[in-house]
Amino acid sequence: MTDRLQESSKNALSFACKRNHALCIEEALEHAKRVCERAGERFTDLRKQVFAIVWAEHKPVKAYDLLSELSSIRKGVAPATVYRALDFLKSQGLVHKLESLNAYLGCSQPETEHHGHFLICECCEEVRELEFAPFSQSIDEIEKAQKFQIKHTTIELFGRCIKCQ
Amino acid sequence: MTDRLQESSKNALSFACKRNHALCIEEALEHAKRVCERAGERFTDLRKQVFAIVWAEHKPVKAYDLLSELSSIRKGVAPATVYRALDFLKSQGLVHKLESLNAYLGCSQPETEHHGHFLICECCEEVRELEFAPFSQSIDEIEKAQKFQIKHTTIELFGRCIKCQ
DNA sequence: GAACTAATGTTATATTATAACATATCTTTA
DNA sequence: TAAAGATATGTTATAATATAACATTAGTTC
Repeated sequence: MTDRLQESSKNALSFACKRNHALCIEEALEHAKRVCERAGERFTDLRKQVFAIVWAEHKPVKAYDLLSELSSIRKGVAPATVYRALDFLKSQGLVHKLESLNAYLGCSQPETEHHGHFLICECCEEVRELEFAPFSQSIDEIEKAQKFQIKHTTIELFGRCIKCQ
Repeated sequence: MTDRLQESSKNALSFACKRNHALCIEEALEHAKRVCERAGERFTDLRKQVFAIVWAEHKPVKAYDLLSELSSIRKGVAPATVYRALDFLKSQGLVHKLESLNAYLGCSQPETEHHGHFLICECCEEVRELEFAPFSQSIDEIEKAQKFQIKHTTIELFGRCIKCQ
């Protein structure tokens, strides 16, 4: 990892603490590393860097913004570089894609189970991932009633957070 | 409306009946017309044609596929033509966008209230719109618990329909 | 270290969507 | 009904998002 990334990680750290996030970036990187190890996958420099950038934002990041951030700490970055790393991180549950926004989000609480259900404030763009799964019962009911086997879900709820009401 | 569209409407009609949809295209067009009238909006030829194509598919349609279908019954069709019509139809609740697929879907039961909650079969691509709103209670609970005012939702559930299990 | 596998670099292009301005059509009203 | 204003569409260009295909590099295994 370059000095530049380490520096941006520190910024991310203080930002995270301000926003009351559960983990600081060092912990988040540690956690991500463990997740990859458990899965028998490699947490390469590229993947680390992409994860760190997404995580540090604490808000949805567009792939091409990520690309330009990444370019400042790494050579030879092209769209495929970014999309491949994002695909990998998604496959490990380390980042989510917000389909309605075409943007990517790191988990603020990666240690806890998460379901990929989001509250998105249209006003301040803050996104909160629902930690508990208020929909899981509804989903069970739908599976039974509709005889439909649900494999994965996209649940994105737009509105106004308390600060913006 | 051109002869060609009327002809394709008839095909859509028989297709719809085969698939047991509640409305045939004439009724769907009538309904759409009423919706627009009530809103004080114009249901122009372009809008009718786009609505008819999307509706006749009974499955998600990509904007550029729509564009090429539309081109066969109309001159001077460009992306903006299609996107503008889709935006209008969305604003009237006559079509939905499936965010996870970047595709558009007409309502099979436009007379009943709908919430834009979908079951999408990954195998046969059939999409079913949930007619009742099993999520509305969960959504109310989230609003209270999170003090978040929900304005609109993207709920897309992927899996396997009964035929594909 | 040779052979194999996985990851990344690199170039090109596909797909999805919007901007900006010109023209046509509809609506209102003098 | 003609002029004025508003709405919709035509037209050209380009932005934004994402993938394909193949070459190269870096790890892993034997």
